[in-house]
Amino acid sequence: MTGGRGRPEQREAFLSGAVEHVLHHGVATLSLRPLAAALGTSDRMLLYYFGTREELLTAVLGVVGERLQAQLAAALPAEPVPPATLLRGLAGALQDPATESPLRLYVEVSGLAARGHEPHRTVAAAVAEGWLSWLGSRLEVPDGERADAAAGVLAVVDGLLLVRFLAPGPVADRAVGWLTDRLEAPGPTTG
Amino acid sequence: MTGGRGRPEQREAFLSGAVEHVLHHGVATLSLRPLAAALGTSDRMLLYYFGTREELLTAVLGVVGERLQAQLAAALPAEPVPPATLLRGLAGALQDPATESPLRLYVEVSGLAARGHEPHRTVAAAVAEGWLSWLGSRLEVPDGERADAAAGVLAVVDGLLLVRFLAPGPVADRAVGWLTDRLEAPGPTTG
DNA sequence: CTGCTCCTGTAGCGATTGCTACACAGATCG
DNA sequence: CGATCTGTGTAGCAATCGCTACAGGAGCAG
Repeated sequence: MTGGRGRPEQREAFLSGAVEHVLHHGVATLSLRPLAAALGTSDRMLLYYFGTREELLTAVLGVVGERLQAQLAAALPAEPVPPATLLRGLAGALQDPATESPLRLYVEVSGLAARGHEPHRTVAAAVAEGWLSWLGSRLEVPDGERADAAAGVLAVVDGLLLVRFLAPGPVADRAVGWLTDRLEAPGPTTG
Repeated sequence: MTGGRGRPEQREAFLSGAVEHVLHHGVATLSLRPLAAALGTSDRMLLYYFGTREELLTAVLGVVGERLQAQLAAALPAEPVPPATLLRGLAGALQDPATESPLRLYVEVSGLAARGHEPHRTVAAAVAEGWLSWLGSRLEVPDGERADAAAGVLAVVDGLLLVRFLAPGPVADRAVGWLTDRLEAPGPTTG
């Protein structure tokens, strides 16, 4: 056990400062000295409180993941809704400016995770897992279909994120509209 | 114009070697000396032939993007098909082991592009644009719906990629099945 | 007082980064 | 022949990286 020394309040302060910095500047180019300078301290101190760059990064990404899930959960109704409704609500929440930074970071981390780099891989897998179970609990579908529907909605949400950050403006909106139209259950719709 | 010196054939050889190396080791940790060692040369030579690390990277990503689009185009029927059919075909092609490396690299680059880093941003935007128009040309939909449908399919494909590389095995398959079921057009079906 | 532990500042280490200066061999050209 | 251009090897530079060794001030215990 190397990390975790120092006064807990100071560690918390450094941690939340680091979260802000990472949300703003990303994770791919993160290095200790610029981060420490932005926090008004030195790399020496960050290593004292977190032990290792990787442990600091893990802590930061953990905070962002929890914060993101809380934001999305708070922006959506608590009771289960049909897939298309949930997707519409999610698509709306994804446009909230307050969620842009964490979502952009999520995409960035996912890209590094796809290559297998730690700690991104572990963190991204945990976040995806959390979303999956959360989506499952909010979906108004037969139990036998629940896991499939959650996986499908997760894929669509992730795809919308990627498209939103890669392609210019209208493409993501077109995708949302077309997909939600198509995901209205073909059976029980009133003709 | 700094880059592009040296015998073209040697440059081609270095380039395709670099492509293989990047496909295998990713782009986030790419540095000149290890790459040069793997190619049996020196960083000095790579800079002589490509001018700059970034120019080399741009060339590599360009080759991968073209190769990927050619692979996917070759694996799918040339005539337009309904969205669900196209999506099924794409989902199948995405499972081909030969496409895994380029697709994983595409996800990695997209993550870095979402943060705005060059040259990833430009390359990823170009690749997404290419896919978008290619998807549009293969979709059997009314012209008024074409752009929306292409955007929707692109989002789903990108989402499936992310899920496949982040979540353990069955999740991506569940998503494919559920989505293709739901995307069977509810309107023009005989009923 | 002495001693001990906790926190922090300074300095630096070894490794790696992209890139460059310089020398030199061979081909080409006058 | 000399001059010049092209390709390549060697060496190195300034910067940055994560991390560590060491010293010292502050508080508390004996």
